[in-house]
Amino acid sequence: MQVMRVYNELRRRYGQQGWWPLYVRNTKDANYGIPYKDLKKYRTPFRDPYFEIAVGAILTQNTAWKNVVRAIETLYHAKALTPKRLLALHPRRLQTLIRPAGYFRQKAKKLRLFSEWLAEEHKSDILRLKKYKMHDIRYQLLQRWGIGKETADSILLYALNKPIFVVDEYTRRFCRARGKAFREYDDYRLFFESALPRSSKLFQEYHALLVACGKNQAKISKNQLVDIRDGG
DNA sequence: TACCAGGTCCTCG
DNA sequence: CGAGGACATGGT
Repeated sequence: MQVMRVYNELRRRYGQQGWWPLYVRNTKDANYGIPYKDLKKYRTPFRDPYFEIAVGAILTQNTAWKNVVRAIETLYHAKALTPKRLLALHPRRLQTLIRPAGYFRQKAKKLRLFSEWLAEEHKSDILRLKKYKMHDIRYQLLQRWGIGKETADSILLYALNKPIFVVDEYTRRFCRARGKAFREYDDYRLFFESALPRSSKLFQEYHALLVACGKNQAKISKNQLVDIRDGG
């Protein structure tokens, strides 16, 4: 599997993805295509776009993104998209706000623990993490309850702009379908990282394209089932 | 109506 | 270790 060539095909087929999608008021869907260095324009006392990305990464665990957008929207209107503001919410209130994203008790706890950690260890500013080496940050993130490898790597790649390749279920399926199966998460990750130039922009776009492709494949196979049933 | 969605943690053998 | 289950909502 020629990893860079596959990228070019995906890019041609699905177009620019522009992850990570931020929530933007007055739009029904999340907004895509904001360059990383422009994220700071979206900072307000009630909203930290970098923190918002981490929140989205936690909320989207085994959950359709559409449901996550609803939850982030309510957090946005509650002016709770910073660690301090989120911690100011009563835990039950937080549960209510993120309910549409599913697993709302678990995820409310995850968000609180993560925010408490930022508050206590990093002055409530997720960007303070950047002064550490990438793999030291990764190790620290993985110590948080509720943050596993995919979530940690999503935070590193999209909130902190660090060149680490995010592996999800779509990525595994994509590889398996092409005869590239591994056992460990990190084996998939290293497979991509070692085959590509070490660029966060490239990794961001590649992962987004794999998700776009995976969703599209799921749609296709569903339609085929319908066709078979209708035809037979 | 089941099954799925950009996982993670816990328990048990 | 590794399999199996719990966690929860909304779309199809």
